[in-house]
Amino acid sequence: MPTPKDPPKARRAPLTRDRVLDAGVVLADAEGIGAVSMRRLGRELGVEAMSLYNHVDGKADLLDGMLDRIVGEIECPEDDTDWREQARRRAISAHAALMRHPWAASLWTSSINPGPQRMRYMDSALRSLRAADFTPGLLDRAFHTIEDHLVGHALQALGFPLDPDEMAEVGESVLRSFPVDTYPDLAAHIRYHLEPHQEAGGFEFGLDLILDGLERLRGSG
Amino acid sequence: MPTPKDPPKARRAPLTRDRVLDAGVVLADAEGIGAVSMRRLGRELGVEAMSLYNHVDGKADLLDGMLDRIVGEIECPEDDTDWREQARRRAISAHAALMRHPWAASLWTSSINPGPQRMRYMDSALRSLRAADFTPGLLDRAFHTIEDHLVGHALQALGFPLDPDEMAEVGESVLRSFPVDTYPDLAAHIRYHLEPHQEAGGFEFGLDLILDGLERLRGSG
DNA sequence: ACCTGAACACCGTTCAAGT
DNA sequence: ACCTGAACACCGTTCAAGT
Repeated sequence: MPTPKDPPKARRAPLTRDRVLDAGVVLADAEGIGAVSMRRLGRELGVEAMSLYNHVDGKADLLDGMLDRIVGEIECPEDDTDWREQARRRAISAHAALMRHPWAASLWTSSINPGPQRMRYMDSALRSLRAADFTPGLLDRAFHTIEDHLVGHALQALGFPLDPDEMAEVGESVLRSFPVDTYPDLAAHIRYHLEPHQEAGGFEFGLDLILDGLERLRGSG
Repeated sequence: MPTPKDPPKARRAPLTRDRVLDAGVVLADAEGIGAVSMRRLGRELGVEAMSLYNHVDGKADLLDGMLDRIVGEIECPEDDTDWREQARRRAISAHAALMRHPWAASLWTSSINPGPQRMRYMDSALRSLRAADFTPGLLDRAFHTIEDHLVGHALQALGFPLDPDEMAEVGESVLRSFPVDTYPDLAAHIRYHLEPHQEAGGFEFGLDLILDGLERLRGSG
C-alpha cells in the first residue's frame, strides 16, 4: 500500500536513551517524580513500558540518567579567580539547578553511581580546592561541608511550601493545631514566616559562613 | 468450647496507634523504609492491611508518626549553658538519631505536618537562640542553617556506603569506570576515601564552622 | 468499634513471542 | 534489533459485609 518512496508521514522518531531521559525529565518537572513510572513514561513516548528496557537498565538507571542531566546544568567556573569565589559560584549554580528540578535533590543524595556530569562537577570542585593549597584532610572536609549545605538547604527549602498562599495555609493550620502557650517560640517562628521577608538569600548566608570559616582554617593550617 | 474464665491463651494484644507505629519503626530499622507497606506491616502485626486504617490515617500519617517517634529520641539540653553549647549538643543528638534510623532523614525533609515531638524540638532550639539575644532575622537564619547542615550531612552520609567493604567495592568500581586522566582530582578523592581515616567528625566540623560564624555575627549585630 | 474479602487502579520486571 | 502481550508478585485505598 505505501508507495516505494515512503512519504514522510508523521513517523515516530526512533526511541533512544537520550529521548527516554529527556521525556523523564520533562515528566518529572511537570508532575513530580511520583508520576515517573515505566508504564507512564512509555505512554508519554507512545510505546509500551517494556520497550524502555531496551534503552535503559531498569528504573534505577533511568533515575540516575535523569539526575545526571540536571547536574549537567551546573556551571563550573574554570577561570583563575580565587577558590572562594569559584566555590561560591559553583555552589550557587548547583543549588539553583536543584531548585529548578525539585525532584533531583533526593536523587543527588541517594545515587550511588555518579554519571559523567557528576564526575565532571566533582572533579572541578576538588581541583579548585587543591589549587588553593588546601591540605588533603581539610580539602576533604571543605568539599563535603559545602556539599552537605547545598543538598541540605535544597531539600529543606523544597520540602516546605514555597508560594505564600500555601505557606499561609500550612502555617495557620499548624498554629491552630497546637497549644501556642506551650511552644511560644515555635509560634513566633511560624508567624515570622507568615510575614513577607526576603526569603531568598538563606542559602548564600550559610554558604558564606562556611566559606569564611574554611578560608580562616586554610590560612592557619 | 472455651471455659467461662478464658485462660490467658496467647491472645493478641489489641491493635493501637502506638503498636502500629512501633511495628513500623522496627520494620523500617530492620529492612528499610521500602519494606514498610500497609500489607507487609499488617502481616507483621498478624492482621490484614485494611485494619491499619482504623488506627492510622493512611500511609502518609503512618510515616509522619514514625518520624515523630525518632524525633522524640533527640535530647534537648535545657540547662543554662551558653547558646552555642546547647545548639551543638542538640544538633549532635539529632544527627545521631537520624543516623540510627537511616530511613528517617528523608522523611524529616519532606514531612509537612510536624508532630508533637518535632514541635518540642523546634521550640527548644528556637528558645535557646532567642535567649541568646539573636535578632529576629539572624535567629531565623541561624536556626535554618543548622537544620540544613544537620539534614544535609545525614542524607549525604547515609547515601554513601558506611562500612569499609562496601566503600572499597564501590570505590574500585568507580575508579575502573572512568578515565582517571580526565578526572585526576576525583580519582584522588576516591583514593583518599579508600584509605582508613577518622571518618567520623565530619558533622561536627561543619557544625563548628557554622556556630563560630553565628557567634561572630551575634556579637557584631 | 474493629476487622475482613473483594475489588480497583496502579507498580517494576521477566519472558516468550512477534517483526 | 527493537517492540509487544501476558504474566507474576507486588502497591494504597475504598467499600460493603461481617462480628
